[in-house]
Amino acid sequence: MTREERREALVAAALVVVEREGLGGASARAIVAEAGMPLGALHYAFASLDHLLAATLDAVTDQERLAAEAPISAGVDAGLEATLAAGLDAYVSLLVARPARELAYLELMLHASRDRLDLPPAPGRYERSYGLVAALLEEAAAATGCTWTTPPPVLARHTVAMLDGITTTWLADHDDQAAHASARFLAASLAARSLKED
Amino acid sequence: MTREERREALVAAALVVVEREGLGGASARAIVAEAGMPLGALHYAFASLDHLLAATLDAVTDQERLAAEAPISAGVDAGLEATLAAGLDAYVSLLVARPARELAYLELMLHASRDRLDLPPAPGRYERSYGLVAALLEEAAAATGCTWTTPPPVLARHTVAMLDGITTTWLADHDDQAAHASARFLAASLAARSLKED
DNA sequence: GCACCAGTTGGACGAACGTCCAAGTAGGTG
DNA sequence: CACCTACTTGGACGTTCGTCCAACTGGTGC
Repeated sequence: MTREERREALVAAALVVVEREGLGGASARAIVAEAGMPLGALHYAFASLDHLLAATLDAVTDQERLAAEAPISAGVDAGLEATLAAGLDAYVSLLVARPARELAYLELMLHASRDRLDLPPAPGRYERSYGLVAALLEEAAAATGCTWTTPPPVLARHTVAMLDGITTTWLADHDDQAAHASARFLAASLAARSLKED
Repeated sequence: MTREERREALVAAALVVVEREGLGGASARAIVAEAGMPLGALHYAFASLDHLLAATLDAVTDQERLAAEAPISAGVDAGLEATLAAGLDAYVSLLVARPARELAYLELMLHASRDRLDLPPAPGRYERSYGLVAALLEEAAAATGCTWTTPPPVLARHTVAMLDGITTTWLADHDDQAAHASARFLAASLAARSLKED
């Protein structure tokens, strides 16, 4: 097993542990046990536990929880707002069905953000999310014959923010209906920044 | 010193520690040291460390980080959207100036939410935030001669969600301008749910 | 077949953790 | 003054933590 394979396996195991037991339970021993590795393997693949957790955050950011939005399957007949609402609703449904994963993501993200509170911005980290969502927004507009009056990258950041907020809020109150309502509010607010082409 | 005073002092100390060192650094010893108390005082006032952290979350929810929105000082001449934007921008400015406090709040909230992942909703916890924001929305509408076309409590939850998301997103990318842009996006989206009275 | 080396392992180590409790203290009562 | 109650304390306990390292493994080159 190469070192890179070992790193990937540890990252996958770390994500499972954080999802199941929370960041507080993500100890070196718990993670290597999940990966079926001896304890020493961690410091052979990573300099420290914190390095592993940072790599785990990068991995989960990459594989993109927002990929759930991907199915922009509705066509021209549905309209832009309905198309957006369907995608955003899909994310909420995923959140309700598997909240531990979103919780794990947020825990990892907040943990990493503490180390850089006084540091300059690190644009690279969320850039990929914004780009992916921006592409989805453009795709949805194209599929419904609309154009954006605000640049998609700007709208993408608003979208990511609102989805994060929908997540934390649902985690606090477990109100499924309200979360879906917030998703539709976002869909309508985004659609207000578009024009129907003729 | 009564037990209640002791509890309050410990809660205040816990918040300071979480803000300074993060949830991971909020150990029993660190908190009692911050409070200037002996170690045993914690289990005299609280059943466990987790009970103290839960009480800390309740306290910070109560004292309401959203109180920063309070200054709805703009008048009729400014219009509803501008009034909302001013209040929301004030929150973003507070976030940028003192991110550790918002980070502490989110860490405490996520920590508490993990224990109730499989539990039924706990409406009480965020209810107060929603109510407070709803009152602010009504106040802003009244001050600018507008009426809401969507019930303020519903809009309030969307607002709290978006503010949470603006917070997590800024913590990830430290993009001040983008955070303010999201605040203005929210202000415009809310204002779209209002009518100017005549 | 022997030496060697990169890779791998599990136990050892000191520190820090949450919790508990026996001893100590202060203040009011007989 | 003696006593008792209620409160307060700091140390002790067993566990778990992250990290490190000496021993072990299987391979390859001589």
